[in-house]
Amino acid sequence: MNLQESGEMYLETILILSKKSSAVRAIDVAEYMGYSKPSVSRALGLLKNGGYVISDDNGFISLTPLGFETAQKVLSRHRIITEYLVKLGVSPDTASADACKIEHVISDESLEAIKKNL
Amino acid sequence: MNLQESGEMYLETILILSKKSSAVRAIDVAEYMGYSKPSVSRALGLLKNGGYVISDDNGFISLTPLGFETAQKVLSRHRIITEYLVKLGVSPDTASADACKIEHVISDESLEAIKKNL
DNA sequence: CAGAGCAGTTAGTCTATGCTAACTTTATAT
DNA sequence: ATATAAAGTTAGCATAGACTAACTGCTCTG
Repeated sequence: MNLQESGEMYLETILILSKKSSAVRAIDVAEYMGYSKPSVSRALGLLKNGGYVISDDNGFISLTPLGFETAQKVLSRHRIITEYLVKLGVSPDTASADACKIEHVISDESLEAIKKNL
Repeated sequence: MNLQESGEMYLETILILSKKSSAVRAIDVAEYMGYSKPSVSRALGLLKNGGYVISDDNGFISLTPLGFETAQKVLSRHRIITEYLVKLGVSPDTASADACKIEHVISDESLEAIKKNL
């Protein structure tokens, strides 16, 4: 399974929600992302298939080690890019919104360069 | 017509090719972008529809004022982002490749901030 | 002037990813 | 305990944007 940009967004969201509450459900993901339940259901199915996510008998979702690692990487990118843009004078909201897009497409090399200049 | 990321890429390519040779054909765009002829044909059809591109009797493509303005804007973003990443220590190839993605998703606000810090 | 080859188009396929409608299953509350 | 509400799934649709196969049509060469 090849993780797409949308897959990364789902993992990142699950990680964020996991930090807020111990039990994350599909509906929480749907509400947080502003997507419909079926969209989330399908996406989670793919992520389970790919070994990124597991769910227990109560329907609670959690990240596998692979999913966790991936989500952490994406979230870390998000933070670095946001912080950097803010340092350049961009408003936090815009910076975060832009980081949300850039985090999926930027190379490791460029990210490292940004990190060094932070 | 809403211009998507792919539409911007086509316009940017046409602009780049226009600077190299006076007569740009669909096949040139296809070769430059590594896409098939039908893909380009279809995309150009949409861009013609949207008033971004026109073609003459010989099949030569050119940008309308709207298309030109859009392409220039995208290309300018590309250059600013590339230059900035290079300044941060990223290799020119990686910088250009990353800029190619970022140019379509970054906000005007962030771009201005980058420009100021160049 | 006929056939070869190149350019462009048409038709139809595929993948990713969103949606709604409608169903099932689970949980809650009277 | 049963009715209702909430959560999750299934089925099917839409859009964007790539693809191949196959057709058309022009140009150029022998």
